[in-house]
Amino acid sequence: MFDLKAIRENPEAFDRLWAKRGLEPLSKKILDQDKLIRKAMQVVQEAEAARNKASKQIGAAMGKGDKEEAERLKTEVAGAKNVIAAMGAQVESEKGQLDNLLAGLPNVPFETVPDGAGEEDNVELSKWGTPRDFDFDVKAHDDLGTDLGLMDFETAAKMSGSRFVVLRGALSRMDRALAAMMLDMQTAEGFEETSPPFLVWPKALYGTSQLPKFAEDLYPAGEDHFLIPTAEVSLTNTVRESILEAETLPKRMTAHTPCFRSEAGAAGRDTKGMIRQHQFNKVELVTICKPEDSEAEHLNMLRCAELVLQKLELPYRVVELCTGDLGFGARKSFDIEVWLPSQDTYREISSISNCGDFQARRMNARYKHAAKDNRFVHTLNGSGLAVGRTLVAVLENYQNADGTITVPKALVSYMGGLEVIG
RNA sequence: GGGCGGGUGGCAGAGUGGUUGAAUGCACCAGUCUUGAAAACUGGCAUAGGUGUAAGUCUAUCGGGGGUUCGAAUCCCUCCCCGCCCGCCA
Repeated sequence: MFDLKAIRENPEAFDRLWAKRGLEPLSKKILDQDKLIRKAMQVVQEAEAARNKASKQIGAAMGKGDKEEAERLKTEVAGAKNVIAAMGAQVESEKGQLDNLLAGLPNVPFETVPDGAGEEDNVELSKWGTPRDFDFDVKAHDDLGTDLGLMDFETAAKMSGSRFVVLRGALSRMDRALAAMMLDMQTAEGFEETSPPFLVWPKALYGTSQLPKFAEDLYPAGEDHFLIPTAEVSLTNTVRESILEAETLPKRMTAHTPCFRSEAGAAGRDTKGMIRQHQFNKVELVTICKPEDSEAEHLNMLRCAELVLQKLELPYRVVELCTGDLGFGARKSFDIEVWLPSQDTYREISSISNCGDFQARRMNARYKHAAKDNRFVHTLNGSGLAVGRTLVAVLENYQNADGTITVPKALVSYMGGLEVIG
């Protein structure tokens, strides 16, 4: 959500930044609507003031036993009430329209975010590690897993359909091992391990801005809840509707949860293998901080996510997302892409975003900046990392000619000492 | 899932239809006193929004939403949350 005052003071800046996302100029429309609302509100409030005043006088008149005067005042109030009802309804309707418009608008990117239409225009910031030279034909992770008998898409399809998998034995263990290692690393970096709900109300999803615009990407659960598409929703909403003490910031949280996504818009993409599933595990990082700290925290989260890939010795690169690839709630995002030999390319394994006060406004999450000065916090989220995709990367990068998988050194202790799978 | 009892300012806790945005206590801030501190005393102390250069003023808010009424923290409906009892259950 946006600060109408800020738009009022600087409409050109908002229009320019929305334009970076390919949106029409909207400030005028927003401000005209706002003006309309405030004007109508003034009329309502004046009528309300008249009603309140007359009502008090009625009380006084009744006290004195002056029934005539009371009756006269009642007719006065009736007139005011007509105005309140009529104009009030108009205000509600105009406000609703403005809210709908604003709720559907993406966050404004930082000025520095590179312009671009899509993924291909993202800007590479750094590279780490060197893709390994294979002296045999590399297999894709799903072939490796299927051949080992430890990754079973057919069985999953029988009970749940496509985009699900059954992992068995050492691969199931590896999924747990990776998550455990990530949690150990992130908690060592000061992120508090958290076990949040996996089912949330719509208002929580509204707060982190998956709703109202992206309902079709979500799985409803029962009458009132949705399955979380990412732990970002649960972790970020831990501070909703609250005023935090400044000294409790920054709050850094991490959680290992399943994530559920309908992948409605992804028909035909990554249909094979574990890259894009309806359900996957992820270790999430969320930071709640003061506005002046958010850029530093953003870099810190990037560093923490990178550490996992370095520890696993998986080659990766970091890109900054261009305006065309930037998520709805983000002002600036880094993606970490891991090397996948079977695809001969880097694929996203983590996305780390600074949302500024966008989500905080939608959640009403503030902190005490000074006495009588409560300000919105900044929220950031990122994967640290996507467990399923990390498993994919380990399988592909650590595969051997005979189809076995060498367990990364860092993971051996988490795998109960197992050094080779298969 | 059923029944009963609750939800009031940072906290505790009054208030059951008429100057109650809300008593009182604690906490907090400022001042007086004091060498300093404590105590005592005095004053201040919610949020959001409209309007105004400002002082100010107006509106809304006593879990959320809706209703009754000239007037609602107080009455009604509904949802949420907390507590207790019963049922069910990993």
